[in-house]
Amino acid sequence: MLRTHTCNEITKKDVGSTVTLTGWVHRRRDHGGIIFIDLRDRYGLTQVAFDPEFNKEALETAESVRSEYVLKVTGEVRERPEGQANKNMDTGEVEVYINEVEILNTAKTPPFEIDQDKPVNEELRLKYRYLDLRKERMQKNIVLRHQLIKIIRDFLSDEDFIDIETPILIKGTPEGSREYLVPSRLHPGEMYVLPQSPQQLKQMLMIAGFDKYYQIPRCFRDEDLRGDRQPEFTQLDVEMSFIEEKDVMDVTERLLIKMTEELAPDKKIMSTPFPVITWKDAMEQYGSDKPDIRFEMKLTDVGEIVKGCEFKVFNMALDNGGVVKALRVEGGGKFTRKDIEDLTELAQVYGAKGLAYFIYEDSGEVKSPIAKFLSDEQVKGITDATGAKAGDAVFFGADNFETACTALGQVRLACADKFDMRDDSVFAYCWVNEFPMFEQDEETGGVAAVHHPFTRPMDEDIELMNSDPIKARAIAYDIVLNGNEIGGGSIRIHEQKLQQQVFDILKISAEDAEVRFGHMLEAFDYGAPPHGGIAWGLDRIVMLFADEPNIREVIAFPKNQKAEDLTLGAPSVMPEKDLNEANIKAINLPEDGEGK
RNA sequence: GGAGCGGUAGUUCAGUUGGUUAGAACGCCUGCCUGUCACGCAGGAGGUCGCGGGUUCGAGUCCCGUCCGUUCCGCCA
Repeated sequence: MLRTHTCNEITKKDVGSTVTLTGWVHRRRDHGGIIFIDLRDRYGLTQVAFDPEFNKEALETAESVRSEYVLKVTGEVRERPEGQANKNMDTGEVEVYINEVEILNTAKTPPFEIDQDKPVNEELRLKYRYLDLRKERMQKNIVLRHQLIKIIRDFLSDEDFIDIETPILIKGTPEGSREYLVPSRLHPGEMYVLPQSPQQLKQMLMIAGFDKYYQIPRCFRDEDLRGDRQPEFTQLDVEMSFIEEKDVMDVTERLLIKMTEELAPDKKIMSTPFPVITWKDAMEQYGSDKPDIRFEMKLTDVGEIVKGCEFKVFNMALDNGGVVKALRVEGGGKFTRKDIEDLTELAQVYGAKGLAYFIYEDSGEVKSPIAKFLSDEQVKGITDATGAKAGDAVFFGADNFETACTALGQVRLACADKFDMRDDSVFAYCWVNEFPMFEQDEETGGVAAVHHPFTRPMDEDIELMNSDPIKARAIAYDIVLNGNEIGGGSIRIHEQKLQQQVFDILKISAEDAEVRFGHMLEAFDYGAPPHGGIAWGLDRIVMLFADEPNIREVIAFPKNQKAEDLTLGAPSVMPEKDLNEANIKAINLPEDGEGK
């Protein structure tokens, strides 16, 4: 090693000894006669002093040093003079008097300041990611990510899970999210795809008898990006045999609690065991399948109360088999017209056609553009059902079940933000289960799997799958933290007959099933054990533990919104020769022929 | 594919009703300074106001187009 200590290591105990430090020039303070440099490495900072009376030559070198130069310095550890200690630094009681300095490397002035946490254009940060990653905030996040993964590995290993790698070049399944394609050189015209998840492979591992498996795999989806969605992302993938839903929940819960206690000790876990909310209840009460349960403000169904009223929107919703939901917002009576306009726009973003409301004035009188369509009895019914009082507001969502609930659920979150009800110091974990098996497929008019076609239906709903598939529920569950879906899983189908039934409902023909899932079906014929599992979105979990607003802050080299790697400049146009070898022909080339 | 917000110095931003030479802070450069730690003081350099077109005596500012970034919706079994 070029150094004897890191920059966060020296304390009073070392006073009098000679040490050698290496690192980057964080800040330099030149007093003419004496120069102080805060030397930085990933462990921290140490102040090194260049004093002409101690070593004039070292001082002269230090005069030429600039920000982010890489130094190796040797000197004597001294206690700082009376009253000069810096309590903000771990090494603040000491400093190193330098008698030998070597400039290991110079550095250009960085395009942004590394020694402070000021906002910088993200495009610039990503282009110079290696500099961005020098910042304290990013170093913390990356280290946190490592620590979190270490806890996961230690925990699962202690519980007899084994880490098994699965391939990255796999077979495509023309269903679900768009996959990244990899052309085959040896098989002209054929493609591998990158896995969206190791789903099928981990199920085969169950058949192989590895009854407790985990992996922290990279997964790929060629879909549009979001703050919490990257085209390549990291999962914690877990699968177990001879288990039930509650076993998966149990191991997940214990691991999350351990992680929270060790890595986010200042977060209060709202309740253990984690509440389990059915999908139906989550939608009904919170207007979301990933409810933020840090606060109540639940939705109320008022369909029965307003039935037969003269408000067309309510009637139409009910006549079409939809619902009318109400959201009471305590203190919402003081919302301005602008507040209500904003909330209306928000509801519309999520598909609502409008946002009807009651404002309860301080007198208790109801002011509402729709009051004239409702009888006094109906208004009173709504007031009683929602518990609204003077000074409150009640918003309405009337549409099909999911649209009405979702739109009002978003209004619920926005109102909670307005009243600062989402407590940052609380971690509210909960489970959402009993998801529907199928959903209406707008494109085909048939039904599609909500999760994937290997998800097991609830025993009592197996019959229902044929008569009314949309009502059938799956043994599928999501783990939710503060309104973020951080993982999801299911118990899988392990019997051929049941699997066939599901394929039939999905209108997947025998030939089709053979082409797409033949390898799976065959494997199931050889003694598949009952099994199930869960996959976590690891990036999202790190994001929440790090209190970051998006997952790019916890990924060393993330893609931008156009799925570009700005550090490397990917994707890029490949030479004709490489394309030929890969048996592909590029069409729609960028006009400059050079990509981005 | 759609909607919102944004693009002015190296960085983060301000820029009034369209009006003279486009500002601030930080950073950078030079000089001074022996106890600072966001050191201080003095001075200085640094601008295709994203790009193109238009309106106007005059455009950073208004209009049209376009590009880029970002957030959200669609999409994400």
